[in-house]
Amino acid sequence: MSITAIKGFNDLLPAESPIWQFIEQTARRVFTRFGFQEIRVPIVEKTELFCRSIGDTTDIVEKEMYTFTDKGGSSLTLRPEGTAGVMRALIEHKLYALDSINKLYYMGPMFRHERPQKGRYRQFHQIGAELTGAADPLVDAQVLLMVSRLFQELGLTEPQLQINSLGCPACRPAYREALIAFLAEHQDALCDDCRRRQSTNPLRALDCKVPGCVEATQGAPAMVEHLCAECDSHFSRVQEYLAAASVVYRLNPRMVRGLDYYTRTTFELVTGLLGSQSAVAAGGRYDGLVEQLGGPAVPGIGFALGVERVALLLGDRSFEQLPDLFIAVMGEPARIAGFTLQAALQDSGLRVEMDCEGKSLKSQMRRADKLKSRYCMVLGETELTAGSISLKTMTDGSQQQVRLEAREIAAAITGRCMK
RNA sequence: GUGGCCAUGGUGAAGAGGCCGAACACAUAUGACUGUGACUCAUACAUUCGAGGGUUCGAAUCCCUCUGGCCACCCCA
Repeated sequence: MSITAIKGFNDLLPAESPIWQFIEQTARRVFTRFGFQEIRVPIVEKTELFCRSIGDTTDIVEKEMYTFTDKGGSSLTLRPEGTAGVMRALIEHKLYALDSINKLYYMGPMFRHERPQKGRYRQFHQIGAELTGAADPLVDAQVLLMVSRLFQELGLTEPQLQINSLGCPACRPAYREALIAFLAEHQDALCDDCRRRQSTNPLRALDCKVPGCVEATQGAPAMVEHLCAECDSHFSRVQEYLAAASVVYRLNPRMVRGLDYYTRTTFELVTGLLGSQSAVAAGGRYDGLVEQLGGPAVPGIGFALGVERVALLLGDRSFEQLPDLFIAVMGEPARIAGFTLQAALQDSGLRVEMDCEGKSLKSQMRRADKLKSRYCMVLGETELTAGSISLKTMTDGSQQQVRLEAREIAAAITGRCMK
């Protein structure tokens, strides 16, 4: 048995890479427009960074991290998400001191040891953005606007933007108590998982998909109704700003996040097209995180999208890049001349292919057809002595005489392209 | 971590103990056509049915183990 890739780790083959490039290019363009700059941080960090940021009792930290001990004896972890590393870099390099506002984006692989399924892999890729230094609700709206513009430019209108507020350390504990009390009263109607969650992660019950639980929690208290005055005002203003920019969203009071650091505004882009993986992108505000990691009290907000999930939504959209010309050659002198011509035409920006296996003319023509080259030309003794070639349009089989000169051929090809 | 389904060539697959020396189609290669693709025709292309063991006179077909894949749960991007 030959060696295969590890479970949940995938190769991205040439057939798929154009979609990824499209996603990445679109993200860079939109982020740049909003003043974000790229940051590249390591994919391995000290384990403690993730324990302290994501939360010791979250599923990610408890059972999904790729953690190992290196030769020096320190515990290292393959990053399960991007925010922690970026915040570590922000603190380590004191970026917050260079400028009070930092707008950073990143893209790259993340690792979680989960059972793979559709839209979920052990190595997956995220594109994320983080804005630190501003607690103003306008910033929340700006980030949400950026997310919605990004998906608009990706050509995806289906995922719906949902927002919620998770409150802050001042108001969440009281809400949590109220919710636990409610769940205790209705526990007969809850599924086993939700009964267990009452103590560990009561908020999760609001997100349960079991019909009985959905019904039982209909009347459950919502965080948005238990926000302290500051959080409440913050959330209202976020929504005012969103309205001002005509950002379409839906308020989802039952939305819960899996990472501990989130405060106040949280959001998700939700789709129904990916089986049980409904979140295509998600994020929120994390005002206490930087301080929690040993930095100054710098507020922040950010989000990340799952590239694999976006690629699935984009589906089989074609991004094929086809050759402009195929040069079929006969004999060594023509082969050399063809190579010279190929070089010149490539320099002028055309995509040009030629035989590199010494095949028969028929085989070369078949290859030109298979590659879906728009034009094809044969170069042999006849053409070399005559100094002209016939340029064949593959779609209709028509041919035109063109002088054997790179400029003339390029002109004939691009001239027709422009029509 | 738990559960369900599945595993035949480059691809899609037929095949339910001997008729499989593994169908059919697509793809690929070569030729018909001593220098012009697409259509057509011909020829080639799985010492073998995920791996290992077992039942049997006989296994791709039945049993066990392992490995891998997909999907769902948990949770998440």
